[in-house]
Amino acid sequence: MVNKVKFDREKVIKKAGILFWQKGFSATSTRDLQTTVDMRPGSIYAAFGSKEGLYSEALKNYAEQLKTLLATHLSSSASILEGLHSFVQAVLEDSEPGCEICMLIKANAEFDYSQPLLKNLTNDLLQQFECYLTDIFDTAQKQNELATNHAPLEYARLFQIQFTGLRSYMHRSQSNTISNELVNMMFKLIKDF
Amino acid sequence: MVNKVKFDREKVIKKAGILFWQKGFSATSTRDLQTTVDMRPGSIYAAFGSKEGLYSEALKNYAEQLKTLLATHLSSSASILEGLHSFVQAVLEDSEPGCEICMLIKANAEFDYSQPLLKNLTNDLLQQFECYLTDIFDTAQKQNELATNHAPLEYARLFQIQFTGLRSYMHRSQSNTISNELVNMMFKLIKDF
DNA sequence: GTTGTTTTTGAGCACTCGCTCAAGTTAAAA
DNA sequence: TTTTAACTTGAGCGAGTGCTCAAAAACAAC
Repeated sequence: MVNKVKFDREKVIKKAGILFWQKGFSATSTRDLQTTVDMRPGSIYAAFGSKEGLYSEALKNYAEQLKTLLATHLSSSASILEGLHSFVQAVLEDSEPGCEICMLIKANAEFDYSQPLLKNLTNDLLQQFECYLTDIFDTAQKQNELATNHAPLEYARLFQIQFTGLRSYMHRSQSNTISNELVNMMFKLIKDF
Repeated sequence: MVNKVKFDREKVIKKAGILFWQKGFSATSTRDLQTTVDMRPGSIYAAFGSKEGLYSEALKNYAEQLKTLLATHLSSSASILEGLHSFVQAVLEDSEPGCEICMLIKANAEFDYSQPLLKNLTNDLLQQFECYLTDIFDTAQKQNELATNHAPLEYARLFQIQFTGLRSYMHRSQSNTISNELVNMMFKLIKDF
């Protein structure tokens, strides 16, 4: 190999991802991207093919990071429910301004079938996350942390609906007090489900 | 008055609203709008001032319609909780393709403070809806339909979070069976809250 | 050095964007 | 019928869009 790329691919994806997350796909211009990742159009298009391509990478990276974060909280907690709880709290507390709403949910809201590639990618990633959650609730039941009158998938759905609604709500009214109240409510609902 | 406008203002707002609802604000082009409302740019800009102006009208109209629908279901039901239940069911069943997610929630997700007018409008309308819901749960408590260990505002928040999350979830996996299950879950959660 | 291959650069293309405004059309009033 | 004021039309403006590609720069191998 004669020459190597100068930029750090992962850093570029992350920076672009935050911009896409804040502004959405269609409201983000390629010039916005050029300045935030400090690359000229030619390099971007050589590396990612298109705006859509870069967005895809960013969304996949986001989903991966979210899973990793959840895994970290699970492995450093005494119980699965505690792990989930601290994960939700962490996500809500650490969210940068304009990034309160899950990027996957924002993507799910933004794309219709006029953008099939991004629509399908979003669906796939959300489906994967649901499977991951289902597995988690399955083991929680097997460890007797959770009642078994509902299937793991139903718990996963409740979790997703609450998580989605909660983050959407906190995007509007940012307040740590309300946030903590609502997270506690969420886990009371899950335990009593 | 020498001459009158030829178009039906309300119909135009409604048609434009559906397009905005499906595609979002920034992904909707003025040319899309022109064809769906069958008006030439000059007339649109004379009547609404800007794309933002037309969107504002459409969003206000949407919020108004949602309130009206809820009021209708409340007044034709035996109890408040039944009214809320049939309202949620109706919204989920009657939603046109691409319109599963509440337009207000989509707007809340789309706008940041680089579009202060639309951001503030969205916040105001969501706040108004929350107040409306709070009043409803207040009377539900006074009519002994609901426990009083939580304030009406807390019930309103739970309702919003569930409603938001539920519609987001149904946008992804459209299935009447799952929808009914999740609505029943939602109202079980509210009753047992 | 010089060569050969890869990456980076940025001017700029073809197109679409939100929007304007002069000209044309309409219809109540005179 | 003519006047007059309001409404509608659509060509098209300037700015911004996603993206391309020839030229310049970078660097390992010789």
